[in-house]
Amino acid sequence: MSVTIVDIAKQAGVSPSTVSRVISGHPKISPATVRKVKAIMEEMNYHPNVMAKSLVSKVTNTIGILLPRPAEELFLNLFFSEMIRGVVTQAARSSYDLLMATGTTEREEVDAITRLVRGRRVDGVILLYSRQADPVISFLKEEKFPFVLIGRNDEHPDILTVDNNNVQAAFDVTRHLIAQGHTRVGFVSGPPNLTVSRDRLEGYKLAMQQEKLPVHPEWIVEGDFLQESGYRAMSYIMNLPERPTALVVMDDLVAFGVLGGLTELGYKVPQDLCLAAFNNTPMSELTSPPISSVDIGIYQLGYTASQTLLRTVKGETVHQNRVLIPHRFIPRESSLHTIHK
Amino acid sequence: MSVTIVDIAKQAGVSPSTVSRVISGHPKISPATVRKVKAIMEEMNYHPNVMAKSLVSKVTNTIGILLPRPAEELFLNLFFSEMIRGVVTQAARSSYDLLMATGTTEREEVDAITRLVRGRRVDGVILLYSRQADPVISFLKEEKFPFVLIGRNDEHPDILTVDNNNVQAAFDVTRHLIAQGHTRVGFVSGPPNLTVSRDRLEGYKLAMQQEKLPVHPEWIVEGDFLQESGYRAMSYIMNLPERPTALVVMDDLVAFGVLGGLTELGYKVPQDLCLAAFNNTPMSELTSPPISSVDIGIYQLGYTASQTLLRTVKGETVHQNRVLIPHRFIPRESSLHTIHK
DNA sequence: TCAATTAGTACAAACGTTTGCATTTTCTTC
DNA sequence: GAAGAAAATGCAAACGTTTGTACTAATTGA
Repeated sequence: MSVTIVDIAKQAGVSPSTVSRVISGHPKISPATVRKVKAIMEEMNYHPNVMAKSLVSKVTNTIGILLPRPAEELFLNLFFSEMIRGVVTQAARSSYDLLMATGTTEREEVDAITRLVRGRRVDGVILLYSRQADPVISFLKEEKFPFVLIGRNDEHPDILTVDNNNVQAAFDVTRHLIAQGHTRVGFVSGPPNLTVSRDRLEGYKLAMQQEKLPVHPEWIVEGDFLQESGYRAMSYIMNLPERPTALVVMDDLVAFGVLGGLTELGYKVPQDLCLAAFNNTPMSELTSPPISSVDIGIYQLGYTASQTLLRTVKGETVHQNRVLIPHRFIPRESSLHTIHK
Repeated sequence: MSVTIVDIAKQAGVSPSTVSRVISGHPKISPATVRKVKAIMEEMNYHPNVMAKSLVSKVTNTIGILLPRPAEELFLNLFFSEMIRGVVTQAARSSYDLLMATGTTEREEVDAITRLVRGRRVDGVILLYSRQADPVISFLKEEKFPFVLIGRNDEHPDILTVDNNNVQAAFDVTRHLIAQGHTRVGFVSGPPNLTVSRDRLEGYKLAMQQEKLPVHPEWIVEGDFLQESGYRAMSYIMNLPERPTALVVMDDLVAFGVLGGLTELGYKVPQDLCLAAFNNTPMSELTSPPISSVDIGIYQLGYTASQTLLRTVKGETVHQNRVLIPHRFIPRESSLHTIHK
């Protein structure tokens, strides 16, 4: 059926091993043989069987990527597509393929990764975001399997990570609002088990403290990465007796939810409430008003993670195990409103 | 290093073949043996080597998915993430993994697919959208390799497809606008080599003709699936001496571009121009005004495609080779404005 | 001219499974 | 209790590569 290396060998009148060496560019095969074998491969339309190759060489030329767990939902956020795009692009550049793993529960996630790793299906793994107490990380570390985490995990300071300085980013955003005269600034956080949520919350608090502004616990609301949570946060915030005049929001899509709710209730942004968010997904400039957001270089995060992973997989030693991708705050209309005392 | 089937066999005092049969649930292995072997597998933390397994069984439990070519851009449209989500979810349900292939040129695309297919890396392939004269389709057909096309291709009426009735959908949208008194309806199309573009254009024309309305060629503008093209289309349309009062747009994101441009120029939607689009991506209800759109069941398309593919891969004969996913027009504010003569 | 190198190639084992067939063990039945 | 059938398991080949080692032929140096 399928043409194999021995078919080529027979046709060319050489041994299979010679053909194999031609393919892998072995130095001491005579130019004449190389030419002949290559011609025949071309002619017979030969393509190596990847499985057989991997079986003996222990290399798969594939990297695994663990999709966000509640795949049902987070996928709706452009954030992850953009990140995956970065990974795909870089991987393709080294002709690595990408294998997606997914699971709906933490258990299933570990199972999926286990299948990939123990089944020797991939050479390395990329984790798209960082939770505290992540069993996947523990597993990969235990197996000594190459992986890169996009994000950071305090329990494992030694692993390879690609991250932003989220504390600084949140600090910047908050200061931007304070600089316009806001003294009551609220914060819509992400799930508290995500490192990124904690970091940003910390940056926010730091900025408030530095400016000697009070941080009211009721101004801090927990959300996730979906629009609805923004809507909910909004209703809660706007019903507070002494409500904030500005809001820092963990993600654009959530800010969207806030914005939609406000518009629905007849509030004006930024006059009635200033809004600044993170991630700068393409939609943040499509709303009216456009939403101020921190560009964290999502694509870059994915791209760099893939690059770092491939380097370690290929045995190059990576000198710094924690790469930081720079962020940049992009002010837009949603946060441009000066408060006068 | 890695524990193999023979390690298990030794430990259990049986032959490797018995272990293999335990794994695959062979009927005539004694319950006692099954129990013992399973216990030892558990204890020794055994996971089968997927490569070795695939090499002999010729089955990979993996399906390939060809990402949209100008991956750089189309990925920015939530459309594809949503579709992939459908595919992933269904595939995971049958514990199939997903391998992503991509290429920046048509040539690279064919190469990528060839690698997957000839290298026996996947059991089947899903193509996310349909172009005319697609060499990938020709290749897969020639190889008699299982694949499912999301969309339709007139040159290959016999292949497995999952599609919408796009002619009907465009017909519905156009009629919706006409019903509100519009007589000058324009159309922002997609790339003309995509079947979906042609179908929708046809449906639009059909509706116009049925209502005895003129179809002015200058009211038909070509775009792609990105926001910018909407912006461009808008500038062109609004500068026409006799411009349309309503616009049917191939995709939400493009309609976004139109909307943004209009707002920028001080036009009001729907008063100055009515807008209706396709695909009903989550963002269509986030704009102001929200955009009327046809829900084509993107997730369903992906899910069903995966399901269909897995059926054929497993040898079940699929009785209908062309599955249609129902669509539903969702009117929103952007198209709700009645014209009085 | 002959030994010593070197260049080029072939042999065969290995990778970790699956599976058709042979073999052994256990169970029926008379 | 023996013969035959049925159930359970083992043997060995095969899948398509890679790679260490051995071999042959050509080249070199004295």
